[in-house]
Amino acid sequence: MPELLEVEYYRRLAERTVGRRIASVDAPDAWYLQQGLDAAQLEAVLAGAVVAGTRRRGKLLVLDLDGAPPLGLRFGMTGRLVVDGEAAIERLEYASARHEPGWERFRVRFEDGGSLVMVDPRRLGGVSLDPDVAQLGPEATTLTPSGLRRVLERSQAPLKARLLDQARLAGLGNLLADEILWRARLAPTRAAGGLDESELRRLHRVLRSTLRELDGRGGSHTGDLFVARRNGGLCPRCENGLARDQVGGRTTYWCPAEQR
DNA sequence: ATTGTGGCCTGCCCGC
DNA sequence: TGCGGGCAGGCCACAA
Repeated sequence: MPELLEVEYYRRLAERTVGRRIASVDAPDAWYLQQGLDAAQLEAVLAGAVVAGTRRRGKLLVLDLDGAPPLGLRFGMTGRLVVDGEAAIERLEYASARHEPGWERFRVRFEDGGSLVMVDPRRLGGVSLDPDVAQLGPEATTLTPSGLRRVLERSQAPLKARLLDQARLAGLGNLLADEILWRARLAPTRAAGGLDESELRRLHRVLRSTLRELDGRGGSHTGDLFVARRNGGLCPRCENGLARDQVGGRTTYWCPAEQR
C-alpha cells in the first residue's frame, strides 16, 4: 500500500507535470472528492492553471498550481498514480495489478494532450483543494531525535499506534512501522512514553536508516520482515515464531523473543 | 485532551 | 470447480 516511500515515487513521477497547463478535469466519482467538492467546481477552479511544483508530506501528495489553490492527492491503500500512461509503481501489495478503466477515480488532462490519473480500486483515496498540511505531524524521513521524543513522550498509547498517528508523525504505514520496530528490537505494545534514552536513540537511528534503505530497494514491502508476515511466519533473525496481534487497530507481526 | 473501536471501500485469497 | 466469508489498512467519525 502507498506509505511515504510509494508516495515519494508518485511525487517524482508527478514532477513531469510541472510547467504544464490544465485543460480539463474528469472526476467521475463524487465520493472521491473531499470537502464537498463536485466535478464541475473542481473543473472551474483547475482549468487553465499551470503546475508550479510538487511536494509531499507523509502520505499526502500536493501539486502547487499557478492560478489555482494547491491540489491534494491521497492514495489510501490501493491508489496508484499514472502520468502520461506511465505508472509510478507497477504493482501494489494488497491491490490488484490490473488497470480497469472503471478504477480511474480522477484525471487531470493537460493542454498538451497528456494526463495525470489516480487509479484506485477500493476508493479509499481522495482529492482535495488547499489541503491542510499543518494537521500532519513532522515528516518521518527528516525526523530528528528530539522530534521523535516529542512524538512519543508522555503517551500511554502503544508505541506502534503512536508511530502510525499521522497527526504526530507523517508517513509511516503498517508495513514500515512493523519493519522499523522489528529492526529496533522494540515491542509494538510498549507504552510510547516509556522508552529510555538509549531506546529512543536506537529507534531514531533505525527509523531513518530503514526509510533510506527501503527507498533504495523499492518500497515499503521490501523490508526484511515482510516475507515472514503470514501465519506460521518465523523471525528472519532468530527463527522463533512471530506473533500476530492487533496493535493500534492494525495487524501486527513481531518477534516476542527479540522485541522488548 | 487521549485512546480505542468500528465502518468505509472492494478485489482477492483461502477453504469448503 | 465454483462459491462465499474473511482479509487487507488508510482514514475518519464517534465514544468513553
